[in-house]
Amino acid sequence: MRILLADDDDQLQRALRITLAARGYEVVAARDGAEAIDLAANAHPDLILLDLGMPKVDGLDVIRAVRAWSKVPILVLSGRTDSAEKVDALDAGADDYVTKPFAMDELLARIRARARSTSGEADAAAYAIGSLTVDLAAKTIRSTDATGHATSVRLTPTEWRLLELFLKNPGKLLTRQMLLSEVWGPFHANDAGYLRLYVAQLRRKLEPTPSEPRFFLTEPGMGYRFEPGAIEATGA
Amino acid sequence: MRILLADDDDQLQRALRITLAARGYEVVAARDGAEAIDLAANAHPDLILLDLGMPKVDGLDVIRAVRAWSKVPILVLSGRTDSAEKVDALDAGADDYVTKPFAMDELLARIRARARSTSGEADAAAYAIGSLTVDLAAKTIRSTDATGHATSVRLTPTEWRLLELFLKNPGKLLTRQMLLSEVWGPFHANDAGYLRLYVAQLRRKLEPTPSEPRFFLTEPGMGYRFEPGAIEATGA
DNA sequence: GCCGATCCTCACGGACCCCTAACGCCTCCT
DNA sequence: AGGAGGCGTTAGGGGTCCGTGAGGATCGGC
Repeated sequence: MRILLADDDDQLQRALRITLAARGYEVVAARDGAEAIDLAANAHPDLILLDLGMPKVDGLDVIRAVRAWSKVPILVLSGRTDSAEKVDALDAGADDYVTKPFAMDELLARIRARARSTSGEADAAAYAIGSLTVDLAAKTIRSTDATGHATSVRLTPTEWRLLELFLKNPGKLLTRQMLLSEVWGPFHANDAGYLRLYVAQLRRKLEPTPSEPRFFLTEPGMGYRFEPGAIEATGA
Repeated sequence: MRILLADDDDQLQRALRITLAARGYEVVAARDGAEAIDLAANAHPDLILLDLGMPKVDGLDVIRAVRAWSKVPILVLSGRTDSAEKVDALDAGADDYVTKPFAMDELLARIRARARSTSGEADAAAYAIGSLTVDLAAKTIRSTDATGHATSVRLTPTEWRLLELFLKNPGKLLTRQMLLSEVWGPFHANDAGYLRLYVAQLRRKLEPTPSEPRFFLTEPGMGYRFEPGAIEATGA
């Protein structure tokens, strides 16, 4: 669980960083709006804690910029208490709004509530790719072949992000745009070369016969598709 | 958008009901915890506005009961401002917590935020062409024949664009001009040859008997028509 | 400061999709 | 009945996209 902490108040940022780290969260810090947008795109946070009163880019614009490509939960912190600002932030795409000063345990509870709503995909589920068993939470892949010989497959972080998208959308077509935005950030939506490379890596590591993919299928001109079961293709 | 309003305060309930109805929400009201649980199960609300201080069943138990089977957003209203109660409600499964008295426009904004987070799901509109099932979002066409053997049909990007137009205009006549400009752009409105080719492709891949089209019908001199159901031709 | 792993760049061969062209059949008009 | 136009079908070429390999750049750990 990675949290992007965007706040220009040194004291508050240090306090939050310590508290969040103690709860097991990984914290990435930004000091202004531009940095917040950049890190939201490249650091892959699972939640964003955003102070509205930061320099360089207005807080509302940060929300709108992030919402243009991502659905990551955004929790706004602000010293302003007037409801007009709350309404603007929420309607721009924020998911929650907490006014300073706030009780730390309430903030943590609201973070848990937001985290709960996104991880609802039953993460304990084990996915199967042929004879391989994938555990997304533990980041492990084990093989249970006939010999009882247990072998494990190692994936790099980028490969995991890509595989996660495939596993969570079984049978669905994933366009190049969607895959590139999710894995490499919205500013690399045209670098199709990345995809070719990493899909090839996944196939080499996970497909029984990498040259004849059974699970990671190419849809020419559109994108890729993860096909968990065996389905015969008809129609020529 | 249906909202379950669970509050035992007559005055507040009336005010909220009027305000919500004016915004286009459908309101279902409950006066105590037991009724709230019952309506949450049977009225299928899209969001629950829950007052914690209701008789019969404790508010926290209402949250836990609903969360036992449903992920519907729960927005808690409460007069208590101590953070311990907020933490308990949020950790029990509530998605947001507003303390009374509150600004009405803020509450409405928070309702919109919660509604936004759930609206994206379950839009897998499935179309049927004979024994085939088409999912436009996932770009899949599946058929389960009598043997239970699952087969899939693959379409090219251009074929998908054309099929999408047909499916979204069932029974309606689509002129060549309209089809050509939608699929190939307004500069190819005269290249009728494209259409002949790709309609033939769709028929070959989707029609049970391509030489005798049942779904993709030709309207001579005008264009094509997609007929979803089995229609008996009457009249001379 | 060295080393390994990971990520990205670049180029080439091949597959697939889209479009062009031509031919046979049908319907409608004259 | 003859001719014309529209529609369906087939085959083939050009161009774009995809797969693959090697090599350099960058980051973190020891």
